[in-house]
Amino acid sequence: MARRKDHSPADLRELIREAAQKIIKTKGLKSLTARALAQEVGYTPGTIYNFYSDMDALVAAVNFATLGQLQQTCLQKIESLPPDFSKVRALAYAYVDFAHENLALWEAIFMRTRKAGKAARLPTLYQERILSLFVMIEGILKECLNIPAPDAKQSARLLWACLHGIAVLTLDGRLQLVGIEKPHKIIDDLLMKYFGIYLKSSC
Amino acid sequence: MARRKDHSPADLRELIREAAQKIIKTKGLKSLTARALAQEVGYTPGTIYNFYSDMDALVAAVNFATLGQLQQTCLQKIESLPPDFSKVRALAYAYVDFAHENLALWEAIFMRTRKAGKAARLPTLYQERILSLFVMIEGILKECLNIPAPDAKQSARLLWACLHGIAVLTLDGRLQLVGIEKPHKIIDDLLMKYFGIYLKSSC
DNA sequence: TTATATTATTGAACATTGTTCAATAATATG
DNA sequence: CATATTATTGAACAATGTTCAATAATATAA
Repeated sequence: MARRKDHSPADLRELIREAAQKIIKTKGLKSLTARALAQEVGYTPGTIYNFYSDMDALVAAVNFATLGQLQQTCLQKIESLPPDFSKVRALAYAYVDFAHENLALWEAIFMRTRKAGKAARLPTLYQERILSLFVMIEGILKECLNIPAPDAKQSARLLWACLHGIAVLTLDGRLQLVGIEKPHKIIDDLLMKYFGIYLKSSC
Repeated sequence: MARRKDHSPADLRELIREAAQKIIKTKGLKSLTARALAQEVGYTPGTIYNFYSDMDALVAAVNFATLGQLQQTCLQKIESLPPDFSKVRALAYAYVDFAHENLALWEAIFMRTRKAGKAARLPTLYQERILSLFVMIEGILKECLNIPAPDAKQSARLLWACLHGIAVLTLDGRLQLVGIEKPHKIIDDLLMKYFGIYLKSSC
């Protein structure tokens, strides 16, 4: 097998994805161009298309990685906490904090870039990773609250949706002007009212 | 004043914005190109730049109009309702329904398109329109619930954030797979738990 | 009416983008 | 050493946003 640089195909594929992620994180999704990316990894635009069918596929790969990092970060921040309400709160904080610290990457996940015609089927692995995120949240809820199993599933999704909305309104420059409180305070309000009825007696 | 077609400058400016809105709504933001838009209004690309400094400014104008339509639609759907919990619920439904029926337009509002360097200060009018939306929600909450004024302000923003998050998760094709309930059902759950303590005795 | 000034509109031009693909250079294999 | 294999290139194309001197249509004045 021929190589100019010493990278196995798998390594180079990873290298390209990492470089793309770095560009998005530091300069925004709009700055991720085939040529800029090629320069960053020390190859030429054509090479990228040997590993990703088009730029959308590359962004999808970045998003997949970002989702994994999000879940890792969340798990790490709550693993040592006692199984009560504070752990749920820490999880919520972790999500919004991640969005804040990785703004452009997080936005890329929810950015719909495809043209009208193009289908947007998600690969199975991607679906599974999202599902895994919800399963994690569901698990935390069941572990930390007096919540029936069916409620936990529904609440996990609702909680994530609300956190997402809060992140958008508090982080997006366009809406920060609406006089919203700091994210953590608003999250406290939501959690106390929404999960109040499930609080364990120990709290 | 010379004109080829019989449109006053103000009319033409409006015409361009409407055509842009139509393109976004029917074919998506990615399909809004200077040339396609020019063709739609029967002019040439150059003309557009006599009315909008660049395509981003045009999209901002479209978003401004969309926000106005959103508020109008919401007001219309709740004006004849009695001032109780059902009115709050109708307002919530109206928001998510609007997002559903005007998906691409609604997404354009929250799409961050500016490049890294470009500043993104919002025009005062735009800010006021967003503020007006929150004032409306706040008013409905105070009118329909037993809620203290400070709580109403905070809750109006939180409610909108949560609704936004729910809309994203239920409408975006990428996440529909997460097994979430129909939006209206999930909204009921949120409202009942979050606003339960504020319910008027009549309910 | 005719001539001049004004201005709305054009369309060609440029830089930048995604994407393709025959040509090429580097390595592996016989 | 010769040949096959394949990773990599870089030139090319179409489409995009954007600019701006040239132009055509109208208003104004003589």
